Amino acid sequence: MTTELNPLGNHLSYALAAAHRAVTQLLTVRLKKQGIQIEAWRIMECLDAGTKLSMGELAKQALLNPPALSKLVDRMVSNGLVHRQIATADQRQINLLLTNLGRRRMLQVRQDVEEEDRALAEQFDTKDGALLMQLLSQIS
Amino acid sequence: MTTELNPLGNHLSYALAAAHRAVTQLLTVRLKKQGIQIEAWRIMECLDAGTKLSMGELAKQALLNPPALSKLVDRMVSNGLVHRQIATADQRQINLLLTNLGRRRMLQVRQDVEEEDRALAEQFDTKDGALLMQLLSQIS
DNA sequence: TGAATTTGCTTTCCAAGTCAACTAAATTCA
DNA sequence: TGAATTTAGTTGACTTGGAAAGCAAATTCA
Repeated sequence: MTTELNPLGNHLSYALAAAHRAVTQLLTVRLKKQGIQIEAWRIMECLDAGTKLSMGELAKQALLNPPALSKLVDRMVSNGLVHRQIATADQRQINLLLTNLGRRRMLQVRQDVEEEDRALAEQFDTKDGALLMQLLSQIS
Repeated sequence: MTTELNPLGNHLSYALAAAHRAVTQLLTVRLKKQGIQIEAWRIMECLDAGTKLSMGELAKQALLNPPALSKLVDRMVSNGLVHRQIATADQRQINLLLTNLGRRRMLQVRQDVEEEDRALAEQFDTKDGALLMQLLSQIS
């Protein structure tokens, strides 16, 4: 017998939202102590990976809509974490680059994120973390 | 060999955010045609379930912070979907009630959400949808 | 009892996000 | 070529969300 208190409990989309909210809240609190936003960290990780990314590509990878990315990048520029560079091939495109400060900050923040991710993975039996990840990445 | 293009791909928290974003976007588009917000639908489902809920309980179930709930409820009241009722036992508490219009609108929206949820479940092999849900609800 | 504290919800102020319009560069094709 | 279209990114007006303060009812306990 299933005693379902919350009428939303049957919806996969709700379970996803609830899990996302829980994880995001924890991570947000932790990164706030570093004075940084989750999305800003994502951007910095993407930039650190090497391949030059346009704003459009970056928006997809960092899970932001273009206007939100533009504005967040404005803030990051004024905090000295990144700077814009006009792409040579296509003058409309922007290549975003990490500053030295940005790289240092990213490495600090990465510690926190990985610790949080480890704590999250510990909520699962051995193989289940990987399984969850695999299932999640099947979506859309 | 794993060719990982996106440096964030190893993080469970990122996989969760990406999946959540994809699902939310689809659902948002669909509900926007009905002129309603996902959170408003959640609230209405909770209210329809019978047990009288305080704003605090509702906030938890609908995955909203109290101020966000207060404001959304303001809008829903002015759209005639719900109304506030001061609880008799504790005069500080609010019991939110669905109006008839609210109930009708909820039933319409429910169709859409369930259709969307069905489409989502179809992205998985038979048992995997339930498995994913089970894993997600283990979180926090 | 009644002062002090806690609890439930809302409000205020500000930061951040969305949609749609805009600018400018690149591409298409007549 | 050059006018028309498409693409990349940003901006502006508006809406929404969050943190912290505020208000009022309930509870605690001296």
